[in-house]
This record gives sequence, C-alpha cells and structure tokens, in this order.
Amino acid sequence: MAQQEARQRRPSIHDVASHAGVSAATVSKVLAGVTTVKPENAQRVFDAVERLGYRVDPLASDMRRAKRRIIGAIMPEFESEFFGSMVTELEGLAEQRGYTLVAASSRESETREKEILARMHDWRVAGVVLAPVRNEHGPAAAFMKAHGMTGVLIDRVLSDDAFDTVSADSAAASAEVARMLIGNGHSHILVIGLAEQAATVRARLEGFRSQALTLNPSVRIDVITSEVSVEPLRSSLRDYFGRGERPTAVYSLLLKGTLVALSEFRRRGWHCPDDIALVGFDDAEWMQVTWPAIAAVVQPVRQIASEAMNLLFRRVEGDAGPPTARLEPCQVLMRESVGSPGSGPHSGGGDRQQPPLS
Amino acid sequence: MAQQEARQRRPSIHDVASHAGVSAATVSKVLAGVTTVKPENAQRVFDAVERLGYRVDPLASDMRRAKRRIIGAIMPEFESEFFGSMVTELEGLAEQRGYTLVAASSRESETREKEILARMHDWRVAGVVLAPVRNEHGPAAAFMKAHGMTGVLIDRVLSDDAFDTVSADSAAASAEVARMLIGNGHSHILVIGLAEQAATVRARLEGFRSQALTLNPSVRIDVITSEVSVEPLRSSLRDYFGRGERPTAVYSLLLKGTLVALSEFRRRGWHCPDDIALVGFDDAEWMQVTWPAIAAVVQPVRQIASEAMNLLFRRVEGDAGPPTARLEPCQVLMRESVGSPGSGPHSGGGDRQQPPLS
DNA sequence: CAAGGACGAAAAATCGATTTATCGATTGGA
DNA sequence: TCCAATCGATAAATCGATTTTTCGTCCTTG
Repeated sequence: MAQQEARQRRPSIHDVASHAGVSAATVSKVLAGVTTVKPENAQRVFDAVERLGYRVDPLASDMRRAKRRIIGAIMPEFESEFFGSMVTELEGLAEQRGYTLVAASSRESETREKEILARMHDWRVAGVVLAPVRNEHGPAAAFMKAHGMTGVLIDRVLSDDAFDTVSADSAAASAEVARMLIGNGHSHILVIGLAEQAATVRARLEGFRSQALTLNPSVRIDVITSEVSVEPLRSSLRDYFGRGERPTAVYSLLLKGTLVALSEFRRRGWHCPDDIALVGFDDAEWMQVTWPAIAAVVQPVRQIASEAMNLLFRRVEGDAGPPTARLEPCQVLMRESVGSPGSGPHSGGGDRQQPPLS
Repeated sequence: MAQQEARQRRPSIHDVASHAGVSAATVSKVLAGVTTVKPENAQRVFDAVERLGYRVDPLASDMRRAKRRIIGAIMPEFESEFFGSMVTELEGLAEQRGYTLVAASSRESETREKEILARMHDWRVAGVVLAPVRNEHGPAAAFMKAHGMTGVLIDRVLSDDAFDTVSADSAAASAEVARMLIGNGHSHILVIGLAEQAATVRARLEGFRSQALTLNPSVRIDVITSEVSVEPLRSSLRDYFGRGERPTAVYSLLLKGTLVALSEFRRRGWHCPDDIALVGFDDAEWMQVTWPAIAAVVQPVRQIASEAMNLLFRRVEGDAGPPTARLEPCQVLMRESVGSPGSGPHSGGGDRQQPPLS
C-alpha cells in the first residue's frame, strides 16, 4: 500500500476511476461486489484502490439512503460499569454489521434525552437503542413514536405498545434474593430504592415482596424510596436508623443505594454481615474485593445488548410485527455480606477472620 | 410548530424554499445569518421553517467541508469511572461548539486503536481526542501523523513532538503520596503497577521514588509490575507475600492494582491500616464507603477534558504553533486506609470502631 | 444481411446542503 | 441620458458516493 500525499485531499472515487481508466460508476459497482464487470476492469480498479489507498467516505455513501448506517445509543450516564460495558457491547455489535455507533449521555435528564434524540433524528440514524431515564412512557419514547423512528428500549423498561423492550428480569432476581434472605432467617428487611425509575424499581420491589410474603407471611418489609436523587434517600435512611429501626437485612434496588447503605453502616459502626446483611441490585468489580464482599444481582449486560441489537436490526430491515418485551435472567451472587447459609441474623459476633489460605 | 407528516420524508431545504417562495440558496443564507437578505424574505423563511419543522441535515451540511463537524474520542475502555466521566465531559464540550462527539473503545488493544482511527479518518473528523492504550509512541499516533490528522493525546502520555498532550501530573501526586507515607513513618513500601503503560507509570514510580528517597534515604522500596494484564500482577504479588515479604504500605499505580491489592489483603486476612496501609492512584466512588475507606489520588477529569478540547479546537481552527504538554494537578485524598497522620506502621491492633456519629 | 437481445460500461440524476457565478433591477454619477 | 456600481436573489456547481438510464458493441437469429 502507498501513503502518497500524506496530508493532501483524500482520493475520491473519481480519482480511482481515472487511475483505473473506468468510470466512477464502475468503481462503485466493483467495490459493491457486482458481478457484471469484466474481471480485467475489476482488477484494474482493485489495483488503483490499493495504489491510492482509497477508502469509501461513509458520509457521502450514506447521503442517498433514507436510513444512514448509524445507530444511536442513549444512556442515562457513562460513569457506571453497567452502562459503560453496555456501550462497549453495543459498539461491537453495531460494528459487526458495518454500522457506526454514536453514543450519548442523557445525564439522567429527560429534557436532554429528548434533545439528543432530536439530534439523532437529524442525523437520520437507522435506529436507536434508548435506555430511558425514567421508563418507557417518557417524552423521548413519545418523540420516537411521533417521528416514526425505529428503536429499542432497554434497562428501565418493562414493555411498550410501540417498541421492543429488553431488560433484566428484575422481578425474578428479586424473588431469588427474597428466598435467600428468608431462608437465612431474616424477618425484618429494609428495601431501598429510587421511585423515579418506576418501571423496574416497582418490578423489583413487587418481585421481592410477593416472594418474601409467600415464604414467611409474617415477615416485616420496610420500604424507603426517594423521588429524584440519592441524597434524600440518604437522609431518609439516616432518619430511619435514627428512630431506632433495626432491620436485619437491607436489599438495595440500585447501585447507588448500595453505596449509601454501606456508608450509613460505616457511619454507625455496623459490620456486615454480623450486624446487618446487605444485598444490592447491580454488581460492580470492587464488590468482590472489599471486606466483606457485597452480595449482588448481576445483570446480563451481554445478553441485553445482543438481544436489543438483534431486535433493532430486524426492525431496521423492515419487520413490522408486534413489539416484543424480553426479560433476560440475572445471576444472584451470594457473597459474605449476607453471611453463610443458615446463619441467622444477629447470630453472635461472628468470625471476622478470613477463610484460610489455599 | 407542526408535526405534519409524522412518518414521511423529512422536509429538505428545497421544501422550505418553495413554501417561502424563495430559492434554496436564500434559505441557506438566512439560516446562516447572512444579513444581505431582505427582512421580509427572511421572515418568510423563518415562518416556513417553523411550519414544516425543518432542521438542517448535519450530514449533508458537512459534505462540502473538508473537516466535518465531528470530533472523535478514543478511550482504552468505557467501564471505569475515569474514562466514563471523561467521555461525558468531552461530549458536553463538543456539543457546546456545535460538534458531534463519536466515542469508541479501543479495548486496550493497539491494533484496534489504529483501526478505529482509520475509520475516523474515513469520516473526515475535524479532530481526535486519543487516550492511547500504551503511550504517545504507539501506532495510532503514528497513523495520525502520517495522515495529517489533527488531534490531542491525553492520559497515558507525557509529551510528543507532533501533538498536544494533556494528562494528570502523576509525578507530583506520587511525590505527595511519598511525603505522606514517609511522614507516617513507613520505611518499607511496595509499589505495584503495569509497565505496559510505560509513559505515566514510570512517571508515577519515579515521582514517588525520588521524593521518598529524599525524605528517607534508607527507605526500602520494592516494585512489582507486570507487562500486559493484571493477573500476572496478582500472582507476582501473591508470591511476594508468600515469600514472607511484609511491607508496611502499598502504593498502587493504577485502579485495577488497588483492587488486586485489596483482594490479596483479604485473602491473607490483613486489615487496613492496622496490618498494612494502602494508597491507590485513581479514585472511585466506592472507595469512600468501604471499610476502611481507601486513600486515593483523584485525577482532574474536568480539567483534562476541558484543556484537551481547548487545545484541539485551537488546532482545528488552524493554529500551527509547537505542541504543548500540559500536566494538570491531582488531588490526594487521605482516607482511613493509611491511618491517621503520625500513627506509625504496625502500631498495634488499632481501633476498628468508626468515628462517633455527628 | 438486418433486426433483436444480451452484455458491459459510461452518462446522468440523485441525496441535501453550501458556495460561487450570474443576472436583473435599481440607483448613482458623469 | 447612458453607463456603471450596488443590491438582492437565483441558477448552477460542488462535495463523494450510488443508482438509474442510456448507449454502443457484439452475438445471435430469422
């Protein structure tokens, strides 16, 4: 290959055409793999492409089609492992199909979410993977509907009458957490969450509550939620403990809640799992190295991303069937923060030593 | 505003032109703010734009210019808080200037990094913010040089003869860590890192070592690094401790190393800061809520992003001055994992209780 | 031997905006 | 009064590809 004019205008399809002694149309056809071109001419085109280091301009290439080979991805934030790896996965899947992924952060704002969507509409993206800030009924989904955009909703959604949805099966995972906590003898459990993300948080709460009540009808389940941000949640939690409430376990419905709970435990000098057990929805890399390791529900990021892209491209290719609502199963990782199975709550000072070295 | 044909072809500038009874050129000029248009006609254009809900197609608009209003961002990964918030910041700054940010993950692979760069070159991006996998001398930077791309290198870089660089002042921060550890009486310190990221890791190591030796010439500093991934680092660390080595403090030069150190401490049943102190380069949200809270060097993400974008746009606008190398100051957060100031190493069982409630 | 296909490739239209060249009308100066 | 300068706006070229239409050969067949 040749580098030629290092910093000059890049060669266009016409440059290739004239070097190969054919028309631009022929070059386009050769590169598109059309077979009605004389092998001799095709070879000359390939040679010219090689010599000039020619590459198709995706922008110009997309001009004529109604749907550009661009997929938009809108996430509430980029700072967390969950959305970070979601973007990584989506990027790879889009790439595999020859599409470019353009990711944007709505920064937990529905207003911004809609603005970004409008901008992506300006770009005539072929489709959008939207992880809405609140749920499937926000202004962004309405915008997509009104403008006939194709898209898939993920994460904080359950089902929709216009778009395919893909999310973690929060309810089933929460039920499993309930089985485990009740099985360990907990009878007073605090659940914390953000009500704003109504769709999934409610599913998690109900999945947990119904299973817990089935296994132990007399279990006491307290719930603390806050509307918008986590700070009110923190102060509610502080008040709650301050009133002398003393649940034996806490189930946090979201990652930031797990952090808040941990910091409040620290503040009061409580240790997991001896003083109080903790399980969080959403796993993070650090949770397995802290002491104690934090039990967590692991969301199936790869499966969600892969299923979302499959559904999206089916729609992009014209499928007009009724929207589907997928739930991908989670994994519940039992770690030290919930104690060993069978060890009841407040079962003594516990063993603060670690397991012996292997 | 009108929604009109919800799912039809979007109106083009010609639709606006015919509705306003003027030519497309006039519409373009009105929207570009050219003043040589009769106010009456301008008003008709604005009315038509409003009525049709017209918005410029950024793709078509970019066709004619050599540099499109797109900025590329290449990060080694999206999963960490650092690069996640870096992308968020860069996105906002690009947006402010009317540019679209296209972010891609090189997944810690230099091969992929170069492929992504080539694809961005295909898109004729105006500029690139590259956080190289290894350092400023990789194939990606060479590609940018060879093709006359404009760009800025950030994070794992020190300085370059072709591009502006912006990174955290690792050396100064590491010196501060050294001052703090030596000041606390530590005389046997282990430093761990990944040698692959040569540029910055070496700076951090040297910044630490020289300051430490200045303050206490007889201090013992052990260094464990691994070439590529963290797993070899883990086993080296395990061997090291297995041989009976017992430093009183560990300074990890990277986030993943902090996690490895923590998990090895757990494995051996050691607690911070009583058994061993720990400081990590790179802060994370969870570090302040674990017990103990982990001391860390906080990188100035906003400053790096902002400075990088300033420099980049200066270049995009044609500035051809010599490349600059910026170092942004870090903040060192002293948390419980290093004990209280003055408390020497191995100073007894320590107080495992928390500070009193406020 | 002339008309009808088949084939391969070039010419031209297209996508949607921007920019340059052109043109008509009005105004100004000589 | 006539030509020139000015103003405002339109026509046309342009960006780089794709797709449709047209065109010229060569081959086949009646």
